[in-house]
Amino acid sequence: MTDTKRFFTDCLLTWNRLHNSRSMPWKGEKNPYKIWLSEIILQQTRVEQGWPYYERFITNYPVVEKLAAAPEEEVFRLWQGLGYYARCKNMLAAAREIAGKHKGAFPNTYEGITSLKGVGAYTAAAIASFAFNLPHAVLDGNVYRVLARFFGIDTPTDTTAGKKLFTQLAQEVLAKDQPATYNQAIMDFGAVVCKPQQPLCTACPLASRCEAHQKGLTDLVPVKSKKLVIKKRFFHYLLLEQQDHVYIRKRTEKDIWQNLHEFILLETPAPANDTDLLQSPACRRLLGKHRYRIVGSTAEIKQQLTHQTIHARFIRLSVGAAFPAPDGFQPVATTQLKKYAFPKIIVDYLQR
DNA sequence: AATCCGGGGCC
DNA sequence: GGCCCAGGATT
Repeated sequence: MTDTKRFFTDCLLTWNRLHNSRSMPWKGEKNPYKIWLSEIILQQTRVEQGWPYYERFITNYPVVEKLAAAPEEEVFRLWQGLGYYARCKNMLAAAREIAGKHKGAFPNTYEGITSLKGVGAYTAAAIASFAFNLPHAVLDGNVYRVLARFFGIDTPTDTTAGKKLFTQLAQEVLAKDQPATYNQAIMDFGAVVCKPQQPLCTACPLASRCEAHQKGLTDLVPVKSKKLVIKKRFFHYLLLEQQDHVYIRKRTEKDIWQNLHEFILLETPAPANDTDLLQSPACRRLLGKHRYRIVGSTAEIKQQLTHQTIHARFIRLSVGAAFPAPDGFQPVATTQLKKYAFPKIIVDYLQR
């Protein structure tokens, strides 16, 4: 370990001891179930956004057996609005694995932990260090940033070479005699001092030997190689209403919002009005020769996702009792809709 | 190795 | 509008 690396580690530990006042419900927690749950919720999610979800999950499922025994629909409903819904599916699978195969005992080795669904290198290191004090360095967005700036590394973080380089460096500067404290410290430091924008360099104990600060490069590192391509999609949701019921289905195809529910979806390559839509072959096929009445329709509602912008409209159609259920759809009483998980754009619509 | 997967907050 | 967030799975 070089002098610079030792300085880096010691500084972070000292900063943590003297100046870190960040508090979170799972901090200092030793229960691996609670640590695991918080880490799954926090993947690509801000602490402030994930916090209330964590509280709700722990209240509803205080032990892993409760989560494992919960109906999938109920768990998805609790997850609703948090995004990246594969996390929810994987979380439930892992809970059932732990409760069943491991009889409720959380795996206590890095290999055992990382074999759980939805648990990758970061989450495994977090659980291993926080719950079992094993010497594995976490590598998340905070750590990438702190390392890239202090050591002046411009290798893109989203490449194989970058991941390898940062993983090695992170493990090297880990305080192996106190991995839990150190891992917590570097992430808190990245969130509080070495922030993405407007880092607090004037109050930073590392600044005197920080490469990026010395060279005025804090805004240029860490480097990412690729830029996002965002495409537009135009969704038209038909609320087919039959008395006090409406038709919904679960999304199962390989696309966004898998395992969430939705109304009848007509997607067009460009914006379309009610008339165009209702005359379209897909819609004529759906409605057949049955009578319907347009109850109302909304203007476009926008939802920004990472890779897509969704432009959605909602059109209410009233049909008679003889109308047959569309393929794959089930009628649900409108009072029962709150039992199903929907994408945010639908939740927003329903709340009006 | 590249791409996909949500929603929210900040500038 | 662009970037980032206690990343991971899939192709």
